Amino acid sequence: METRTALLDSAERAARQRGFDAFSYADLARDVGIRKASIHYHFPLKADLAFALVDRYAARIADQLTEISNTDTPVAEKLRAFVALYGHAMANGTQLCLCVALSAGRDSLSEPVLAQLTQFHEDCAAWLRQVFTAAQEDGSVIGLADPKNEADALLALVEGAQLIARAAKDVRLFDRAMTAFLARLAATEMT
Amino acid sequence: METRTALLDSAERAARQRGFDAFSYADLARDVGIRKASIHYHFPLKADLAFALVDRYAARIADQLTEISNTDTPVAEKLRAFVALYGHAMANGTQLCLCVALSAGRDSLSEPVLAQLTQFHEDCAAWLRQVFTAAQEDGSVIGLADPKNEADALLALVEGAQLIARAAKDVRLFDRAMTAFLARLAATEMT
DNA sequence: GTCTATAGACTGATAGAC
DNA sequence: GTCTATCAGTCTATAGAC
Repeated sequence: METRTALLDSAERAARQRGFDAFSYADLARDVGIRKASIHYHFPLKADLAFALVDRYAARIADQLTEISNTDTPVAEKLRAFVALYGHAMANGTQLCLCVALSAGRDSLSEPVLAQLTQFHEDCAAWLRQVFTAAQEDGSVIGLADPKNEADALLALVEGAQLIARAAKDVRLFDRAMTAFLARLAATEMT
Repeated sequence: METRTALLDSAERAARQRGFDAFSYADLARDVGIRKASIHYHFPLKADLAFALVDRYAARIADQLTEISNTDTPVAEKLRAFVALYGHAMANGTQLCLCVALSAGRDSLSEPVLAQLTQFHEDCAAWLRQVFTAAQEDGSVIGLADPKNEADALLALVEGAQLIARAAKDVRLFDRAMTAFLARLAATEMT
């Protein structure tokens, strides 16, 4: 595997488990098996690493959302898939979504990275708006409010649920926080 | 003002704005006007400072929740007050609830502090369960689910909304994330 | 691309005078 | 209680050989 990819993988794991400021180039070097000075060849500043990290992560999530969109399943199923995406991202309750982890960290994040995070949130909300709009037409969500408001609320809900679950190191808290929402979704008919 | 109190105030501001690991005893010393070695007299280890910080914060929030409980207002109004509590905690969109800020930080938090955070979340959820149970009786929340599930969901919602709003430095994102929930609350009758 | 070596700054924490 | 002085450890980042 390319060194650059190995570095990104290691950094992503560390950032999502312990926070972006909680791992150092020394940790990365130990994990990947090169000397820490060598990392600066790939990412001169740690801010460059942050940018590359979010860039890759956002693209990956965007792909997954597109795949959910393109799959021919009922709207309720797409929303369940969205929730599951954030649930699985937690692993055993030890990790956070990268963007939650970064949003939460100190404000040592560079301006470009902050802009990336805002864009990521906006993209997720836009995807959700589209799905909730479809729900409006086929009535698959009970008590549906304005799609725009539902989208903003669900995004905040999954991110907050991750935070609470990780603090207690217990994934079940994530599931509990999602129960009320999932109960509003129409059951998928088995055909 | 007592030095100890001044230190706690300065540390709380810093932790909520930038994260617990993002301020140092040097920052505190500069802010309060003493030398950094003197801080160790009050809080020998930084972990002691974290503990005292959460202790004071949790007590303050508990008092505020009790006050809301004791006020003779409709259930819907109590829930609006809860949401406003978290909204105001954000100041201009620059701060987080202390416990959100700590939950989010690196896992350098000591075991006792992690236990405090879990307890804090549990206390908030318990308070909300009680309020939603009251709502069940007077029907002031539209489409009410199980009070337990509603409580877990609302707590995750306010915390996630804070995170998203702070990342974008825009309090309006908090308000937007709360819109759908607030719309489910019965209007308070003006008598 | 990766290495050794090092700079320069900062961290939390301690010892001991006052 | 607060001070000066200092410690050992960490961090990001750079220079220059290979």
